[in-house]
Amino acid sequence: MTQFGKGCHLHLIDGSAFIFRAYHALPPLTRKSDGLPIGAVAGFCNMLQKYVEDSSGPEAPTHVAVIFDKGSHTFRNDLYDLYKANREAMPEDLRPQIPLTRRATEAFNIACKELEGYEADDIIATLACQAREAGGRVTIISSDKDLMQLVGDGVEMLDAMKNRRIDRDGVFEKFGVWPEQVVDVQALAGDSVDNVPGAPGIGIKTAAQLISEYGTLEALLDRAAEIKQPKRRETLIEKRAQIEMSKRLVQLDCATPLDFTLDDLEVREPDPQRLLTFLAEMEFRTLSKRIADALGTEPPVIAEAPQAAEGAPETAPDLPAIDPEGYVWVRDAAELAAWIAEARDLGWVAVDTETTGLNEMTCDLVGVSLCCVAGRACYIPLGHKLGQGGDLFGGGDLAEGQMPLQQALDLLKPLLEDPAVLKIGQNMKYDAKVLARYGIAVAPIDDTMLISYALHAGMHGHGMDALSERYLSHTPIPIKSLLGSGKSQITFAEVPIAEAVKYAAEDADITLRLWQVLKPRLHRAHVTRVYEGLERPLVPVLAQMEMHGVQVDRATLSRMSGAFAQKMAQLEEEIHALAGETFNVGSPKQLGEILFDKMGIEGGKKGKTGAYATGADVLEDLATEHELPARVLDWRQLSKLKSTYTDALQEHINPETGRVHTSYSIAGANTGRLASTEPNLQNIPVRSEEGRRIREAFVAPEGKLLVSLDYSQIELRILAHMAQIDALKEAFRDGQDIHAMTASEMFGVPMDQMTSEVRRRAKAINFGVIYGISGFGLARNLRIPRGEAQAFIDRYFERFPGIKTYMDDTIAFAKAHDRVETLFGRVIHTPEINAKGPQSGFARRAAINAPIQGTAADIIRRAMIRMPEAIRDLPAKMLLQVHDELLFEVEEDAVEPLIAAAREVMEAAAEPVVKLDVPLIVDAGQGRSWAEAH
DNA sequence: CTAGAGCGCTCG
DNA sequence: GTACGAGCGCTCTAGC
Repeated sequence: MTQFGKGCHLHLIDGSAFIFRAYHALPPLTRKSDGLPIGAVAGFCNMLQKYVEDSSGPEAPTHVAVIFDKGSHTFRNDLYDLYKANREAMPEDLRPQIPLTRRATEAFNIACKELEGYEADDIIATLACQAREAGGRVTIISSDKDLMQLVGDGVEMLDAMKNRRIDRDGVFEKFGVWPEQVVDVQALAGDSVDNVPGAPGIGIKTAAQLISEYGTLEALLDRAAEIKQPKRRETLIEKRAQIEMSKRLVQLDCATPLDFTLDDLEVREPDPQRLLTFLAEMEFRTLSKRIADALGTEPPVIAEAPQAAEGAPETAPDLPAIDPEGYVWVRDAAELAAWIAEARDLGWVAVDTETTGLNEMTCDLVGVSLCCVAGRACYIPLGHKLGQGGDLFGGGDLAEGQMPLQQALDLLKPLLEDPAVLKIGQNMKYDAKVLARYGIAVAPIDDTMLISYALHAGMHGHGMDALSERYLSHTPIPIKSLLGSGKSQITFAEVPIAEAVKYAAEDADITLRLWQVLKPRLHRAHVTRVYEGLERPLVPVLAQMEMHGVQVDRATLSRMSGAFAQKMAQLEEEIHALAGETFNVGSPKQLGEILFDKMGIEGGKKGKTGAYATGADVLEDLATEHELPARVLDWRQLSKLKSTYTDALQEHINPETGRVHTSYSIAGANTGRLASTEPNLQNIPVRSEEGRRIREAFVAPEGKLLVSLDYSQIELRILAHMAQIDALKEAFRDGQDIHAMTASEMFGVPMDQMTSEVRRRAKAINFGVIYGISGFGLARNLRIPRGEAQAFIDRYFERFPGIKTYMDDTIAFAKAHDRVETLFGRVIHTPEINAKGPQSGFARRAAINAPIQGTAADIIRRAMIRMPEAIRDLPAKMLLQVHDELLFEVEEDAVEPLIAAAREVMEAAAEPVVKLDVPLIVDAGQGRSWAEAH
């Protein structure tokens, strides 16, 4: 080994610049076998190979290293917290490639260096200074102008793409000043990319002119009073501190604490075996061949990976078995720090939280599990309690097995908020909400549940247990085996930590494996844009809405509940009297027996369980002849309102916030709709007068109002567009009454002579079409003979032939592909479409409905995702979504601007991806309560 | 005693 | 035997 010194030549390659250049130069290539994005890695390897080939001969380096950035926080952020605050987030498909470029560098047997908290530029500066002092030559391979300050005294830059060397004269040519003055020029001019402020109003040109005139920045600032231009003079005097700070930001650090020396960077011969193995793993066929030729060996054989059939069960290849015994119990800060470092290194980590309950708003954090590499996962217990006998830790002490909560949060927060580390979870909205209550804003995220949903909506469920069975052939430890069930159920805090480690860490391990299996499939299934544009961005939006909650007035509900109870008791007495005996009015079974057996009413029909049907439609028919069923209908309405709304809703008022916090499931409905649970706030009564009064309990706090905006006839508009029905499209463009227009067209009744009955029928048909109309269904809905209903449908198809075509085409597509799609590319699988028997009828109607309902769902999702930014400056909060309606809480004097801003977003939500042939119209209302606003 | 199916009703 | 998509409260029963 030669000591670095005179005669030595050091090459320093700016690795990050290579990566970005490679990424932007190539199309988004993916690895064939699994869809892993590898475009940047391919470009990076190409550039390295070209570098190796070009750097032989007399100018060959004796020492070389590729230098990378590491960590998002550097000493510059301590100087100025907005440093690089403008930079855009790393592209989604680039992040997983960063660690691969490190591996590529090592495969080429080139030293690969980085240092936590330092930019590559600082390491390059330090090495260049060291090499210069040792009397050697240095070539910096980069085109970054920030590095030009280092040029001179044997240090040169090389722009690898243009193959142009830059020496002192080159720098002067570019900047108009010498390298040692470059920092001063940059400090004055600032840099918008890195968000270096500089002196406002002074650009590169002026800065160079000033520096060459005064020599140095310090001289210029000291003599600023001499400047003739008044504006410039004032800026230099007033912004002196800002300019001096800018200088410290652009000045490279030549004394970074490196744990290696120049001698460690001596050029090494590549190891052909190692390099070619890596290239084969990346499945670079052309590059492998080229490099094998250059090395004088045979290229590796890369199997043509057969494209796995989409939807076929596919297990993760070559992963270690899932073994809960092998997981790690993290007990102290040092151990946790090691896991965090690994996550930082890789750029991703699977995260799972354990809590005392299922309600994110009220539960407590009990522990966190992490997993970066399949098979290696840990659990950090934080809130476990001692069990009876204090034997949770095999006789150990709680403090020895569990680190303090705040200490762990302080360590985890920077990781979980690090924009350079992807946090992977299963149903991340849950974990994000829990962590938000502990002051951690988790981002960026990936969610295996949502990936599965984007891929396979309609095909199967997306819970972790189901996904684990399906894709990993593994049954996770059932939570019940830890918590028990029923009234002897315990919380996770009471689970012995040794058991908790197995369960919790396994969840993180499984999540990571699912991510590795499912994420690459997004590209293959062409749903990356759906996932990244319609599913994932909704997580933070919904989390915010849910955490904010809606104010519900307990007293109003309580008063109504009392009134309902009184009326119900009265009705119950009447019903019992009419029946001649007491029975449970709430039991359909007992009611059926009273009506059809005891009272002998004709027409009782038994269902498959042998019980009489006593649904509202049946009772309504009977009510014309009999008193009892009429009273039961009244009783049922009150019973429903009382139990589901006035009573149950009160239980959901959060004692801390005094508000109701629903939870939206993003992957609940197959069509892309959201589903609201615990409580369901998407089915609060509105159709009946009595029911609507429930909405009087949904109120705005003092000084605020509720504002409701809803899409008018959005599904029919989408139908008009998708099925290309000119008459409907025109009617919507002209703002006509769409049902009346349909009736007029079908029955030949002029619009000005339209009766409500004719309009009602047309309306039923319009909705029927959206639901995949059938003669039977329409007949039942309109209570007309089936033949008559069929005649209406025939007439409808005749007047609007596009509808029939749309329906037939949709069915044909579904039969051919087992799926249908929305206008935005959302895929809804229809596995039963080719089945025999009655289920094919269900599947056919669902297939007709799904693109329409799903497109409407996509549109309001897009509006919701854009909404926070659009109303950012208004004192308003988005609270609820009810499929085609958004409910806001707004300060009284901001109602009009809120309506204007929200309406604009909603009406333009389809654009620019889809240009609808019909306008989207949004109606708005406002009031103290939801009853008034709707 | 508990879990789950079935019924019925609420919404878009 | 049938309108599409959801969630939830109540009753009743099967099974521990």
